[in-house]
Amino acid sequence: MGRSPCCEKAHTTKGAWTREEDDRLSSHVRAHGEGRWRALPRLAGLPHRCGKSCRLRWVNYLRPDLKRGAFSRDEDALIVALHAALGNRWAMIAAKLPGRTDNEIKNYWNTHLGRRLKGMGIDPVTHRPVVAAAAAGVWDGDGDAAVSFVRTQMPERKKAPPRCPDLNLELRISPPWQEEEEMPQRAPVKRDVKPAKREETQQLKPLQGGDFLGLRAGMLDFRRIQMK
DNA sequence: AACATGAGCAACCGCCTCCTA
DNA sequence: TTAGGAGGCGGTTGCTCATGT
Repeated sequence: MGRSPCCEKAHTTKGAWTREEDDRLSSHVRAHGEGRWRALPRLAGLPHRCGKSCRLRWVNYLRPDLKRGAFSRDEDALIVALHAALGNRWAMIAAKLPGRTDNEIKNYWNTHLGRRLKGMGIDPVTHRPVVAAAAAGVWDGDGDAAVSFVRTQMPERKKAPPRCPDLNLELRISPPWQEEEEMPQRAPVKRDVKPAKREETQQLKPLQGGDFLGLRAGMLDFRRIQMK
């Protein structure tokens, strides 16, 4: 089936949004609600913006219920658990984190959590220890009740191929002699003021498996996962 | 001070799915 | 039943800025 282009590319503006564009988009959506994105640019007085671009801007940045700022440890743990169960289905993961967007979570995963798991010797794709540990028998491959719970409660994507058939969230694989450290709270992210990158990086020193997931502190409580 | 490098994130691209006529 | 439109989603890109040399 032929696909018509979303927008007339030659006449669309790309790149960063201006304050004025944001204001127009916000007031339009507030007045008329979400939806009809293709018609929105014309109706909202943004004739040079693509409808998809407007939707993305609203969903990822302008929506009033967005929770901006650093992810909490609870959120970290939940993201990891949901990713283990659902894979890269960011929208479904985002649906379980009020105020967070799929794009935000995806970015956070790619820049923080995935790297942190790697640092712990865990493959961020399969959520399994890297080969050496698995071969050494550290990994038992048993399923995890929490993951099973999430998987059974979430609707299956129709064409999604089966992935990670033997998930396990018991990630406490770090050596027991590691010092426990209190993870410092990240400062809230302010628009226009980027956080100090190195400071951020220093905070990303690998945490212990169970601690990272919040299992030790009982933070990963799947009763709190509100199902639709 | 100037340049190089890398991290973070907003935004784009193109495919997929759903809905409707 | 099916073609086409519209919205949604995940992968990727590229810009900005902090930090290191």
